[in-house]
Amino acid sequence: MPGLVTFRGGGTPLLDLRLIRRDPDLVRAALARRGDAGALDDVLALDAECRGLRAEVEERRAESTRMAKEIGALKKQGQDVPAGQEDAARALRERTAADEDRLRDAEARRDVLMLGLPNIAEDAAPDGGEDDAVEVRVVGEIPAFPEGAKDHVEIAEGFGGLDLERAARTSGSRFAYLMGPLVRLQMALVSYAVEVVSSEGFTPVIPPVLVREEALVGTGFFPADRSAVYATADDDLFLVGTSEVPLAALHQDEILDEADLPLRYAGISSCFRREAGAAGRDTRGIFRVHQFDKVEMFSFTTPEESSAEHLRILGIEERILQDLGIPYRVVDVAVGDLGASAARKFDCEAWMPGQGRYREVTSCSNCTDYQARRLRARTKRGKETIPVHTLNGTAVAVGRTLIAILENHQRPDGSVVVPECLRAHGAPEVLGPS
RNA sequence: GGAGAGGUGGCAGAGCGGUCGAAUGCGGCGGUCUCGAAAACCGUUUCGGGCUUUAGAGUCCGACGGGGGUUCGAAUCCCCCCCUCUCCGCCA
Repeated sequence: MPGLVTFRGGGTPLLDLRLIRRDPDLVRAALARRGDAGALDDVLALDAECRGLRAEVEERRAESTRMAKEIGALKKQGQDVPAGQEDAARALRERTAADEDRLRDAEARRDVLMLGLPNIAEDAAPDGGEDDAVEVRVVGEIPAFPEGAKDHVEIAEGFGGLDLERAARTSGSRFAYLMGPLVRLQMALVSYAVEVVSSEGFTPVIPPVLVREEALVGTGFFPADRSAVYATADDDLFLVGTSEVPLAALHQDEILDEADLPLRYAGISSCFRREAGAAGRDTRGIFRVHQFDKVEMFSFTTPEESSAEHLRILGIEERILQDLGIPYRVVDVAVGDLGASAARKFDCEAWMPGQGRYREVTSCSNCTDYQARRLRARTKRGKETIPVHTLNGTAVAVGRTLIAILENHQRPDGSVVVPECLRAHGAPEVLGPS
């Protein structure tokens, strides 16, 4: 199993093993809701095997230590060690070694299976798959375009903001040159988003976008979504599909002071996605591309606060869309479409006049303790050390938001009225002719 | 990329292959003293896991960057990897 990260110290920080032992039926039901509970029985069987082996191994190790100390004490006093005593200690150790190997192997197999289990969804999350998201609310009025709505490609190419053909020549499909006025719009958008999230207590962060495997395993993208991630050829590094990854890893292996929670960060970064399995979907324009920029909110909270934080993040996402004058709706994503790490997810879907439908522009997930366990981000609770909760949400996915701005604020002559809030951040009042 | 130095508890910093989870100092926490505080003094202060347990706890195993090895016994010796620092080279 190449490249699977093994966790330190023999700890198993994944889906709470104790919960699995105590209430396997509950976990089985939760996993079944998400499609597959198959691995659970294997996990339980391996766990039982591990614990049996561990008891034996530890007992023998204790005996080995006792023998070694005895020999050490004798030698220190300058006495002779009785014949055969060292041999006996060696023999015990050799016998133990075989069991230690079996234990290590069983634990490794158990952990590989555990690594593949998704988070347990919130009860309130809707059942079903991709098409079963539940509409929560619809906000804003869909603009009317009696003369027909152009799509973002037509609009942007009209004023020299986009060059897709040359990008294809340079890098292949699903890439774009963003140019001229669109660059200024993007920079204003990012600047505006950073201002909003800063005022909401999120510390802006420009994170590394190349990360180690451990960060991707820790955030739950590996092993489940490995095919979505770009790997580098000569280094063991991966290009992140979202700054959620390096932001989550910011507190990997740390014990956070509860008084410091919630910790809120906003990542500003380019994002890279292979879009494997999306062949033929959304091939036009910059809706689904391999590279885009994003401002991403990320929170570390206590378990008690995470649900409220989730709604808070959703509220910020909505406020931004409202400021930008983009009609949208909020959907509650069904369990089958959550992704491995989320327990609950809301998407904001912007109205895209060029497509005549609502499309996802932002998304916020409560990952509860799933990522925190994998990353060992904890806090003290009395004598206990408990995993924190992590949440993430898009402040602005630049490409898709640009589409929504262009298409919703277009005028018949091909120009685009720039939302007021972006003008304060350097964007022109109008893009294109007139 | 080349040469060298080093990675020990929240921090600083000891540690001859033998009882070291680890001296000492600082910080933190609790206490004595005080009207209160400071100072002083006393105590306490890592993390993961197994088993037992009604609680609280008890007990054992593992962890001195990570992994492997030598040994009756490894923080101490050997190998590989990662990271940090210094110098040289290269570079936005």
